[in-house]
Formats: sequence, structure tokens, C-alpha cells
Amino acid sequence: MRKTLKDVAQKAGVSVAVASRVLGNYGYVSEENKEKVLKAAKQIGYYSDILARSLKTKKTYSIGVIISDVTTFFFTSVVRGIEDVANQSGYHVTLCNSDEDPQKEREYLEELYKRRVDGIIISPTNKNIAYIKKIMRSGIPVVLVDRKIDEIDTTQILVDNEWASCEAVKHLINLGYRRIGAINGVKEIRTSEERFAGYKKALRESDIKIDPQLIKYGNFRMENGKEAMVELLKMKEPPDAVFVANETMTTGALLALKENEVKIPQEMAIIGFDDPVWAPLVDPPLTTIRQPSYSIGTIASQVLLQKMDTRGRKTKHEEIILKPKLIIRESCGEKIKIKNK
Amino acid sequence: MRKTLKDVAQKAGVSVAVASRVLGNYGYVSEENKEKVLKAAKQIGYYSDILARSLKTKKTYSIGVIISDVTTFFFTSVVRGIEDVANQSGYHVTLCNSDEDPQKEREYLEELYKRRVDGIIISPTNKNIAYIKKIMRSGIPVVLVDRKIDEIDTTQILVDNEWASCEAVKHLINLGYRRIGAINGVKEIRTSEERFAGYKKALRESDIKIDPQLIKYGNFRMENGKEAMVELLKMKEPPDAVFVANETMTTGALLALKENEVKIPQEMAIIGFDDPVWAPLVDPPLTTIRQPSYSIGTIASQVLLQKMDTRGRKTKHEEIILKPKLIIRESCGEKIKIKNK
DNA sequence: ATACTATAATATAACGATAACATATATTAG
DNA sequence: CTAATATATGTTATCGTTATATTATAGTAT
Repeated sequence: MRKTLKDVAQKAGVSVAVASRVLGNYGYVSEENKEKVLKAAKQIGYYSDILARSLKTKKTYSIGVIISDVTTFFFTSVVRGIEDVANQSGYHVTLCNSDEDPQKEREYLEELYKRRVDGIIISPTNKNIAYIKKIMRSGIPVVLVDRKIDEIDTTQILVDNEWASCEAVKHLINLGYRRIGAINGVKEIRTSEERFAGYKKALRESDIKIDPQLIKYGNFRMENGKEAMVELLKMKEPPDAVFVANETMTTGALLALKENEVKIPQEMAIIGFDDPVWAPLVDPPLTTIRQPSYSIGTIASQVLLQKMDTRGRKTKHEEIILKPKLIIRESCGEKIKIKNK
Repeated sequence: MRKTLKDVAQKAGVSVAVASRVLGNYGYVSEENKEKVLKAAKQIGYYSDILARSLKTKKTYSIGVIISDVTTFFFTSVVRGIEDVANQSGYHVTLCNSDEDPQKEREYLEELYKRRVDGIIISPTNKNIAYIKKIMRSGIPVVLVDRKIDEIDTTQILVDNEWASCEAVKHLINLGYRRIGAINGVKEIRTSEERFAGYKKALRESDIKIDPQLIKYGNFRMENGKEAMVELLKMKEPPDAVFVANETMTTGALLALKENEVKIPQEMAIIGFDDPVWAPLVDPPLTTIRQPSYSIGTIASQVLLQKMDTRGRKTKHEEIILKPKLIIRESCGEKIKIKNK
């Protein structure tokens, strides 16, 4: 049977109050009783019941994390950062995987609210903004990661997407590519918008006309990246390079290229956002944009911990923007060299 | 402010007992009051407090899942299976990542116990057996996945590792390889043992002498797979093929081969346990053993749900063994053809 | 008419912890 | 020597639910 504080107190021959004080490490207790209680607790194998404690103290010492895809390197890495910091401060992390599905996201938000987490870190879709605001109003601090939402007044840990994808596309342009396609994520999500903006900016600055036919929209999932690439390949005049907006869609796109036996980069150069462990291993090694994912996690956690400390105070919109890095491998080759061959 | 049942009752003009009955859907309530309560609850935005409820009912409607590596395709897939089934039955999944670290595993086990989860699914290291048993004795059902532990009397969802790796190594032998190396996982973990046993069985059955020098032990982590492969490559006479016991170590091994510019399969063939999405994309496409990971998850969840229903009854040791599948791609080539070239 | 059952509602005792309050003693200050 | 303070302990209300015991009314069977 599970032991309660009463059992400990009984065994130690003191009142529950004394036992609680010893185990909670507060108030006045004599050395003698302290020892007795500690010994008794150990002997009967007592663990405090977090449910009961939380009910009374209004603190669960747990934070909820809702991310959009646990299978990606980017998000697992973010979560690792979050956990490492949170655990150190005695917080437990409840991980939820929304799978880019607003409905699932909503359910998890409700679940976390009901379970009274002390704070939430989320990479949001943009469909539950009102509900997130409601949760914040109820006193639970929220920190956003990866995806900016203007309407939510809290700290958001972001990445300079526009700059990064602009760099990426400029890289392609510098190598000589001119017909550059794009496989974007969900249109309404800020991250997609920004990455797409960077793509357009790079083309504009190089006076390359933007061809709408070369631009596809996916939903950040693998199948989608694959389909988009297949569509591009079916064109009379397919692009000679393509920029893909995240890891899973890049996987899909690569799968499509493989199945259609398209030579990379000779027939199609490719550059992907996110830098999974396997990027150097594919054929040819993939040029990518590496995000500081672990840092995003640690910073988010630190900010949230701080917000939980100063609970109740009104928070304002604040953006912490980190810089990704272009990792050049071989999937873009050099258009000029290829032509000369 | 967070609303309580009292608020609902007040608003509806009934007692808390009636309100509780309506929301809990039990006992006698008049149609009239039922409506009133439902309306009131909706109006003030009431959510029951799971902490308080759980404290009283002794059910948290949450299960804990401890796996050894969230970054792998195998485990994320298992977790997905677990969640899909559990969520459908109204259970919340708390995901914990032990990172193959017994200390971390122990901490998470304690955490889950304290948080009073209704059941636990775990891919265990073999260092906390006594504690797992203790948890089971306290009435929390546990289901093991992926790793068999003889001493624990409960249902274990496993994979026929020995058979699968035997098949894999036989595949190499059939292709003409004779100096076949192995990069195994942690020695004490059953999964490693079994996979290694399969390796040895295949060699024995083909009358190939087992050369201890060709056998390395890792810890299932990437860096380790890399180091092991580097050691193999440093040998005067390195193996001409290698069997790697899991996904992360395979990644490491491939990285090492890449860095040392070893040609696959001409200079070294490689076959890996686990079949991540990127397996077809690497150079050359990787021959792997695909585990029925999602099924492992759904079955584990179903079994656990059932155990939670029949709580208290003593469970016996039981094994559910699924069969993996050899996925042949190009990383093993054909030794004969290669020689002839 | 009496006894019994089904329906309905309320008041209240748990669940297991914390913390506010009350009480008691020892120590120190004025 | 008294007042004030520090130390130590115990009693009990409380958190927000659920569930049990209690009471009340209506309908049905004897």
C-alpha cells in the first residue's frame, strides 16, 4: 500500500505537521525529530503525493510542451534543451505532439490546462490563438518557440528565417542557378511566410523573376514534400534547383528525386531547412540551414521559469531572434561547372 | 480566476453534489437540473480539476512511457502507437526519455510513481529491475517493450531479434562476405544479446569462425557507433561487411565510413537494425531490418489498458514476439560481383 | 393504509498534503 | 523579574473533487 504522511508521522512518533515540515524543509523542527522523521520516511518508503500537494499549493512543478512533430531532429533537439533546463530546476516536462493538427493542439492545450501545468512552451499553429490567450489570462505563462504570432503578448524564441532562407537561395544563385523552385510549408504559419519571404527577397535582389509555377505549398509533412517535388518534376521545364522549407518535406522531396532517378545536383540542386544527423550521409550530402535548436529550447525554458516566478505580472510581446547557419555540402554543386562538363 | 464546481453549482442554483453528478454523468439528476448545470458550466467555462479528482478517485487517467531514445525512428514510432491507442481511451501519455541512462531511468520511474500514473510502459535498461518490481507490487501495472527481462513477471512486447539478425547476417554470407564484423549495443541489455546471438548463429551455421577482433560493443549511441567503426577500419585486415545493432549506431558507423572515404559496399558492406525514413536516401541506400514499431506501441497500449482494468490481479510473465523484416537495398551489394569487376 | 421502491436533492466526510493558528517551553533583553 | 523573542510542536481548516449517508417526495405494490 502507498504510504501517506500520516504513516510517517505515526512511525516517527510525531504529528503530521512536524513530518511535513521535515520533508518540506521549512519551519522549526528539532534535530532529533528531523532524524526520526527522515528515518521513518525512508524505512516505509514514503513518497509525497504530488496530486495532494499540488492541490494545496497550486504548483504542479510541471510544464507542458506542445510541439508540432516529435519525429524531426529540430524539435527533439528543442525539447532536449527545454528538459535539461527545466529538470535542473525540479520541473517535470509533459511532452505533447500536435502533429501540425490544430484540433490535436487544442485538445492538448485543454489537457495541459486541466492538469494545471505551471507553464507552457508551444510551437503553435495559428488556429488556437484565442485559446492560448485565454490560458495566459488565467495566469499560466506561455512561451512560444519557432513560430511568431503577433497577437500574443509574450516572449517568443525565434529564428531569423527570412535572413536564413535568403542566404540559402543567394547561395544557389551564386552557384549559377536561375530557375529556383520552392517547397513551402503551411501558408498561414509565420515560419513558412518568413522562409518564403527570404526566398523572394533573394530572387528580387538578383533581379530574377519570380515564377509562381515553381512555388509549391505543403503542410510540413513528408508525403507533402514528396508530392510537391513530383509536381515540379512533371513540369515541361522543371526548376534546376529547389529550396525546401523544413526537414520532413526535404525527406519527401529527396525520396521523390530518388524514385524518379533525378541526379542531384546535376539535374536538380536541393537545399533544405533544418540539419538532421543524416544530412551528411545522403547522396549527395545535403546542403542545409542549421538552426540553433538546442539553444532555442534552453532559452525558452529559462524564460518560462522566470515568468513562472514572477507570475501574475503582465507580459509584453518580446522576440528573441537567433541566427541559423548555412551548412554547405554537395547537394547544390556548381551550376557552371556542371554546364561546362 | 479558475472556476470550481462550487461556482457552477451556485450559478445553476443547485448543490455541488448535483453538479458533480451531472458532470460526472452518474446517479440521479432531474432533466431540469441537468440542463441548468450544463449551461452554467459552459457559461463560466468550467473544467474539472484533474488533480482534485484524481486525489479522490485514485485514477489519474495518465500513463507513463519511458523510452531510451526519442531521437530514433523506432521509438518515436512506438510512442505514436502507444499514444494513438491510449488517447482513444481517454488516457494521457507522459513521455520520458531515459537516454539509455539507468540513473535517469530511475528518476523518471520515481517521478511517474509520485505523479500516480495509472500504468507504465517502458523499454528498460536492466539496472532498475528491483524498483520496477516494487512499483508493480504497489499496484501500478507495467508493460515492457523492446527489451526482455526474465525476472519481471508481466507482459513484454518484443521482437524476434535473434531470428532477424541471423537473417541479416545470412544475407551477407549469401552475398559472399566472410569477414563480417558486428557493432553491438550494451552487453547487458537483452536486445543486444539477442541480436549478437543471431549474428553468431548465422556464422556458426555457415561454418565461419567467429573472430572476436571483429566484434565491438557500443552503448547504442551515435558517437559510439562511430568510434567502433573507426576501430574496425584501423585494423590491419578490417572486415568486409558489418552488422550494426541499432539506428543511432548505424548513423555513427556511416559517418565514420564517410569521413574515411570508405566505399560502400565495395570496401565495406553494412546492414543496420532499424529502418529510419532516411535509409533509402543515403549513399548507397541502406539495407536494414525493419521492426514493426508502431504495432509494438499499439499492442503495448492495449495490453496496459487491459491490465489497468483488472488491477490487482497478479500478472505472469508473458511474451508477445513480433517478427521484423529484412529490407534489402544496396548497402550490401554482392561480394562476388564486386570481386569480378 | 402501510410498506416498499425509485427518484431526487443536500449535507458532509473523505482523499493526502500544506499552512495558518494556537500553544508551550526555553532563551534573551531590558 | 517581567516582557519579548526564538524555537518547537500539535490541531485543524483548506485545496476541489467524489462518494456516502441522510432526508424527502412521489409512485407502486401489498
